[in-house]
Amino acid sequence: MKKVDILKKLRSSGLRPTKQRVEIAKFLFERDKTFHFTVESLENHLTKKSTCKFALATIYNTVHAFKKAGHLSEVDVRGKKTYFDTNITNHHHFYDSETSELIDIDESEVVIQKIPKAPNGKKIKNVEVFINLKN
Amino acid sequence: MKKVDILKKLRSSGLRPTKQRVEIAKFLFERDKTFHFTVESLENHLTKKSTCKFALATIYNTVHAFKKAGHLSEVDVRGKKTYFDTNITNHHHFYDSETSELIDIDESEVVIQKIPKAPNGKKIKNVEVFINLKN
DNA sequence: TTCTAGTTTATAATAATTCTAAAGTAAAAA
DNA sequence: TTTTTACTTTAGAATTATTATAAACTAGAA
Ligand SMILES: [Mn+2]
Ligand SMILES: [Mn+2]
Ligand SMILES: [Zn+2]
Ligand SMILES: [Zn+2]
Repeated sequence: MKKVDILKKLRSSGLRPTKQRVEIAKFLFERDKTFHFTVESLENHLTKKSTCKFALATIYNTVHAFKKAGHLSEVDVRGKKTYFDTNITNHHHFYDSETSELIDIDESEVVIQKIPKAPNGKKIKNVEVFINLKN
Repeated sequence: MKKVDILKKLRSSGLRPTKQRVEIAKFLFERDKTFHFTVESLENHLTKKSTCKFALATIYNTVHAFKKAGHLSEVDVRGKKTYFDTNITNHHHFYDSETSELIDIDESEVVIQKIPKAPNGKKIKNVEVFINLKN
């Protein structure tokens, strides 16, 4: 990925490429592998590795804007903090509750043979598998 | 279930059967089907249907004590509130994010054919399946 | 360059949960 | 039965993650 893609990604999401958004987008999307993060971990990185300042509200705003634009997804894990995911494909997770570590599992690595049908007038949106780990 | 069981359940968990704990335990466990609740929904019920008073901290304390004793489990769902479950068996869930409704799926209703092996020195504790619903 | 809508920022507000320490109570000890 | 003890409840304060506010700032259109 190049800076041009970042700008395109922002523009196509209706987001002006401000200094802060470009910095955040570069950190989140200019890499080979997807990853999981919290607003706190993102802030830690930004304040350490970036010259410009980031109000916490800006980080929240930007992350939510990316999520709304479909560039980020959210993962439900126990605990107070919200986890975001730069992997926006349908996939599953290993979860180590002791370290709060999330590891992606590609959709193809899980095969489900039998599943109940959705209740009443409802439909299945997607199926998520969490594999909880211990040591 | 009778009141005796409630008292036994409390005692065996190292919990003195106080007025508050007995009331909460009766509401949670004296029924045929398991269910899901939040501290808020539990408080609403208690203040409506019980004569004695419940400090919010007592409800939190009691619910956590029951969880620690293994009488309750916790379910991870998106959102700020913690959901508890009187079903303490391994099982799966339908989840309707629009209504925040959780519906149990018995373990036998889901059959998984293929699953990746746990990373490095870790072991699989359990596998949870979430089926997200839409209308 | 000027204008405007969108953006960042510091700070306040909110919401769920946990902490505190004083007052109350179940059950053991006397 | 009374006393004693440790456990419990309670109101309110504190904490934590997140969202709201409204003033100052800025990208991009005009
Ligand atoms: Mn959110
Ligand atoms: Mn908890
Ligand atoms: Zn992921
Ligand atoms: Zn359940």
